[in-house]
Amino acid sequence: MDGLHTPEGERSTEADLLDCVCTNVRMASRVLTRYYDEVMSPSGVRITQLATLAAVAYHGPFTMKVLARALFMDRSTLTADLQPLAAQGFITIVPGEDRRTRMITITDGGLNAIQTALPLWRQAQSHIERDLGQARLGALLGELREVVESAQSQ
Amino acid sequence: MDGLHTPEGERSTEADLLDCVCTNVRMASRVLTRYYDEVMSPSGVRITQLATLAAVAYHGPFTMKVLARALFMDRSTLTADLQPLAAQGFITIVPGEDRRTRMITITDGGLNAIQTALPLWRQAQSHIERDLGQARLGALLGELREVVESAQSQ
DNA sequence: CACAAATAGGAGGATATCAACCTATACAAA
DNA sequence: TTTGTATAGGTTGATATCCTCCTATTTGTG
Repeated sequence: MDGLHTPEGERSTEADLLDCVCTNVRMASRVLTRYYDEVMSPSGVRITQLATLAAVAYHGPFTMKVLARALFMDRSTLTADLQPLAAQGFITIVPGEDRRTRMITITDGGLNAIQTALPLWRQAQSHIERDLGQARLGALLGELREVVESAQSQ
Repeated sequence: MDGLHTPEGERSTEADLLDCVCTNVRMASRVLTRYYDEVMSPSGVRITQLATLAAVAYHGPFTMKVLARALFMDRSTLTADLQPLAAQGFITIVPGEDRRTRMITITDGGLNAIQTALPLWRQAQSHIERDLGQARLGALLGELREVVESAQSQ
């Protein structure tokens, strides 16, 4: 019954690792991203890009630092993520009054991209909502928020 | 009260996007990965690498295809992910009997790396467990599994 | 004012992730 | 056996992600 490569006494360790919060969330992240991206592919906008565009559109303009914090990501990650969005003309990046900063602003093209992607995003989201129900889904997002807070509290 | 850059009638759209399952899971993935990686950094093993090593150690040897499926990731992703593990001597990649395949096997160095990383992983995991409790955490992982199934059911 | 400390952001390098295409091997049908 | 199809993996190119430095600008202190 024991696998050849399962050292003695490692069984409980294996079970523990199967419950790794980080690994399980990353797995879900992979599967969900593949799914949303596939459904949204006709729009040419990825789910990661829609999230960034929406943040800028509904709460911008932002500096890099503030936007990165809003998205819970590293500033240098945001620098990379914004390149394709700026190249497509969905956002503009211009120096702020404080010349150290850059102001990120949505463009008409960016608003347009959001509107194009939204129906497809709704389609993907609705599929998950139908299967789980809004109540369980809302609870899940709440629990995720708590996990995030726990991980951030040092 | 209204932000200057929130177009009229977009309020519900914004609220909808805030509840995007994929975006929220990705956010949690970023924060959790940063946290686990920081705690585990003295071991030199990342949480992503520990997950892969553990799968190979406890259930391998695997072919690329089977391991990729077990980790819910693309085969080409796995090809890239295995490079640093092979370079450090934690796994071996050798042709299988079917010469199209490659068998991925854990090495003594790989088992050693797991043992070195485990206490630090436990430390990170325990912190989350303490804050949320095992019951809620178990439920969260269960809900994530359902979301994954929903996203994979086409 | 001059200089030191703090802050904002970018560059470089490494890993993670996928889709699309390509090659090598195995299998199956004629 | 030959040929065609199916399968396993790799390569390429793009995006995503982080950390560690580095530069430019601001602010604070003498």
